[in-house]
Amino acid sequence: MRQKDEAKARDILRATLEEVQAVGLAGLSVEAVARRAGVATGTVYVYFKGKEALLDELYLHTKQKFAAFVLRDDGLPLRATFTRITCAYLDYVTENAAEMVFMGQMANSPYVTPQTRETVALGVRPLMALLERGKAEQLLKDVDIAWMTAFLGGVMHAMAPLGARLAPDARRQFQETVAALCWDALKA
Amino acid sequence: MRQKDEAKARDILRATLEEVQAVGLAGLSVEAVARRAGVATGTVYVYFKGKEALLDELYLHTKQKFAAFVLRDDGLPLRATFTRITCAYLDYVTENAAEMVFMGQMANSPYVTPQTRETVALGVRPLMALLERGKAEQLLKDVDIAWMTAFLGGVMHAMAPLGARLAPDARRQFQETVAALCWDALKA
Amino acid sequence: MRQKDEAKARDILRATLEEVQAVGLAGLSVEAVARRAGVATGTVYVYFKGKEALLDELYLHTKQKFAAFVLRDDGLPLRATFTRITCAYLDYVTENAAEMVFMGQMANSPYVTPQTRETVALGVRPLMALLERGKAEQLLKDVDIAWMTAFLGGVMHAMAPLGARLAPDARRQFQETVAALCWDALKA
Amino acid sequence: MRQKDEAKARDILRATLEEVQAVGLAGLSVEAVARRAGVATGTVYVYFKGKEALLDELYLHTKQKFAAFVLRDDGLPLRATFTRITCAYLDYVTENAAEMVFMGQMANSPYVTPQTRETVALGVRPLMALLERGKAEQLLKDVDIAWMTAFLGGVMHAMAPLGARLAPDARRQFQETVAALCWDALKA
DNA sequence: CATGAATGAGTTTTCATTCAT
DNA sequence: TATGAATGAAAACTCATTCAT
Repeated sequence: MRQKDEAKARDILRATLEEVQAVGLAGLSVEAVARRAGVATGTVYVYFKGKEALLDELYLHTKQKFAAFVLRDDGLPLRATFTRITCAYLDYVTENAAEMVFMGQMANSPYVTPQTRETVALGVRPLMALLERGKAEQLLKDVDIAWMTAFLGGVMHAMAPLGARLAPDARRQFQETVAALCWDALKA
Repeated sequence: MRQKDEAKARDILRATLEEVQAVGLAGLSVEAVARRAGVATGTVYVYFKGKEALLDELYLHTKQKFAAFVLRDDGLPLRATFTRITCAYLDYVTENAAEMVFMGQMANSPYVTPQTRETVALGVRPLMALLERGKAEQLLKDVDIAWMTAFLGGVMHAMAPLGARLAPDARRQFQETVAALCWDALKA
Repeated sequence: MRQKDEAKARDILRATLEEVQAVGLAGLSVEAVARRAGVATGTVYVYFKGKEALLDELYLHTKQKFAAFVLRDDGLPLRATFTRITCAYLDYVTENAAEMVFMGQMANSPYVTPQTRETVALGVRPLMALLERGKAEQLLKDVDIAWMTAFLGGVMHAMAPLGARLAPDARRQFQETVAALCWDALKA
Repeated sequence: MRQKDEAKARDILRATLEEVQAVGLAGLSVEAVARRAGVATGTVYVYFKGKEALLDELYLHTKQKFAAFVLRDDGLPLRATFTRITCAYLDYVTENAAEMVFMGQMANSPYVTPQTRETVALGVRPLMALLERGKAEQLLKDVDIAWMTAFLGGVMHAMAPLGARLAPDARRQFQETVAALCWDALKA
């Protein structure tokens, strides 16, 4: 027998991502996903329990890949980390348009299970640790960590798309501006 | 359309809003909207060209009502206006949950026409004027206006839901914190 | 608007009956039923909640029509009633082949709801009353009524199809034989 | 087929029986059968040509096992044999619920091939021989043998389930009653 | 022979839209 | 204009069967 192929599951997930970018979350059909992945309709149901499960799982994967790329505490000084996160976020938006579209469409949809929403929420932990450190060293304001992470998330989410359209050199300046705004907002 | 009964059109729009809050944008059916509005299915098509038009129009209305409430330049000093906007945004979120859910779900959906998206974008004009004034008076950093509005929009969008859950007195302090963060970020 | 048409519901029920006779309960598709009834597929779902509900309802109707025809206590002497029931049962089998096939296929299927099964069971009441009378007059054996009805039901169910194939005059004799067997079995 | 492992074929047949009892004939899936039998889906097709063949074959086996147990002419006097058959039938129903459910669901289904239906019909031969003997000895009425067997089959089929629910001592009396009814019906 | 992943035709069901009344 | 029954295309999902391993 063919062994259940991990690569095939990835094909289906990738096809879903592309299809959402192409036709939107409403308008996504399992058949189109299968066709794009190069498998039969039924095969999708071999790897995923159903359309909802497929989307939920893809959302989890996408968010985690994203968080792993952007939200790292690499031990740089705090101010430098702000710049690093800004750059990483912006680079990600620029180079992974399909992922961003997908996350945007899923974020408020009823397809995401509470379980996944919870797991995803854990992704900001490294950022929280970083901010905690900043607060302990009195480099940052004495503000609730959850508020700070929401603040940073909101800023990045709203601003990154603006930077993606810029020419490379303007982008550099953009990134520094975003980092500066965030830093000025949160610094003690 | 729009001949006979202006109230009936509003019933349908309100019903749509509530239904999206209840079952999500995916899962919204015209029949459920009609039932909730207390009219027949066909009547929806008397007042709106179709499901897409209904959603698009409702999105426009909702955004404009929201912008009118939150994004006013009432001539207060700049710093005070930051606090006013924060309060207004947060109050709106707290008291119009269905509207917020609807706007969240629509923002990235393919239901919104480019025309509407454009019109909605004009809603931030008062805010842009305000920021322009601040820049002219050298109270604010010399940063692209579009970047600033994106910044403020992102912060509000991400933080307001956190405040909505707080007790009234804690909420007061929350609002001031949000306003302070934004001010520190943008002030010269 | 078109008023919900009682005749259309009957068309669908009749079409279901015929379709089951033609292709069996396994192999019954809603689309084929709709085609045979001369309506669109979706129309079936206007009148019935789903395939299961359609079958369950049809089973109830069929059983009740059958019981009303066969299981009447028309006040004749007991012995004569045995003959009457035998004749009625046999006539019914002969003239309503589709109904019999359908009842046979449904009887042991999981499509029938317990509720319907219960209601159908009430159909033997007139027969039970008749047997009660016979016991009171000591014309019948002192045997549990439920046992007697099961006995008669079993005999009819098994024997009637044999009679349906006979020529009219042989059939007359057949009916009398069946009645005689039942009478001899139950009489005191 | 049938080369390697006779036991595996029996496992599959047994699993089918149990699965039909659990989910009904409609709702039976080959995969569920395989899972219950502890083999792979494909293995079912090694031992049986397909789903229909599996069911048909199982029906034949079940009917024959049943007939062998119930319909024996063991040379007892006629009246005693009536009691014996009643007891055997009832015992079988009580102890082989899954078999009875399966036979009930298959009897009217299109899965049974005419060939099998014919072979199964031969199972009543011993009973027919017994009744023939009774007629020759003028112990029984002069009634068509086919009618008599239908009569007895119908009575047993309908009544046995009633007895299965009784306590052991009540069951004894039940069996005698059933035997008496049949005897009174058929005796000369 | 045994496996179970893969297939894809076929099934049930939904739902935006139309239209007779 | 208002109604809601009717439509039928499209969607999600199932499952008997095949086949590569």
